[in-house]
Amino acid sequence: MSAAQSAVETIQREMTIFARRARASAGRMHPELSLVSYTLLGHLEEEGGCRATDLAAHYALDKSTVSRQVAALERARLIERRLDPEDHRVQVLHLTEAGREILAQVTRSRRAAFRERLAGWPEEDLVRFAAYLERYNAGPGGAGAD
Amino acid sequence: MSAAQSAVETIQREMTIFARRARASAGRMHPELSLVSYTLLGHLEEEGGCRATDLAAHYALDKSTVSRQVAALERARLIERRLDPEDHRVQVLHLTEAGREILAQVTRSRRAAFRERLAGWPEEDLVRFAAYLERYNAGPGGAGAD
DNA sequence: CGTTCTAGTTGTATAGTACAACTTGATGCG
DNA sequence: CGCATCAAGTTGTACTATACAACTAGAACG
Repeated sequence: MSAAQSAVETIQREMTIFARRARASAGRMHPELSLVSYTLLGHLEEEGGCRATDLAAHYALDKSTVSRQVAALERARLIERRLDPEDHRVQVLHLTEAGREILAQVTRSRRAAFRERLAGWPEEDLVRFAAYLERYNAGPGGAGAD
Repeated sequence: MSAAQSAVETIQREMTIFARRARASAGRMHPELSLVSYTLLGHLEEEGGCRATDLAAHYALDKSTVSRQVAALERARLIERRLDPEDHRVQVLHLTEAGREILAQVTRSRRAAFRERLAGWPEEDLVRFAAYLERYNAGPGGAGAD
């Protein structure tokens, strides 16, 4: 087998290991925010508010799933809904102050975990690894993580 | 922010994106084998048979979870249980011929997906990316993917 | 108008998971 | 030996995330 083929196999194996571990540990590290909730909140922060339908499309989730996640986040007072005055079918979702705080806190703790895991890596390797990951995720067929 | 810090943030973000996508697409691409089942079967193949308790410990799953997964895999005739003659509490799990085939088939299809995604990468980059991933996963605190 | 489209909710079902209680077999101690 | 304790697995129960289908409410367009 060529070096390229064997590298692809390693990438497959290691990405699978990572995905499995992430799945296993996601809920336990941040009980206040599941991986999906974290992602949705992060998206709201980036976008400065968006519709549930946008979240569903962007993350390839069913609108009913998003609806329930959003309902939970609203119950927890992390987001609020504002009726779009232009179109009364639409509810624009916004982070609350509490939501922003929780998001920042979870982001900090995740960042710390990654930093610790990457401690001791030479800067040059960090930069290259980051570039490879971006390239991988941006690759053709946007959704295919598997 | 230093280049190193910004690289760590990128790694965090891209790994999170990957984990979310993997989670979303895992079940859909291989209806015959969930990501966990695939992993368990793969472990059985590597080890050439092991106990349910070993699987639970290795993948940080509850023994009841493994018990049900194993039951499903046995119902599907992908694995079989053999009572350990030394200790009648223990059931040693083995792949069946069908299990080996399904595993090989899913592995092939996953490999094809990765190969397609990585098509066009220079061999040198594949090799380096693979090395970074191995280093990341092998890193301190074995479980922390998050 | 009414038909059709869109945003979102709710009913229902499934998978994966954990925890606790239990069963069965092994081990060890007095 | 015989009883207490430990270990492997199973089963009961509950919860979360998810999808699909049916529905409601509002908008758009002829």
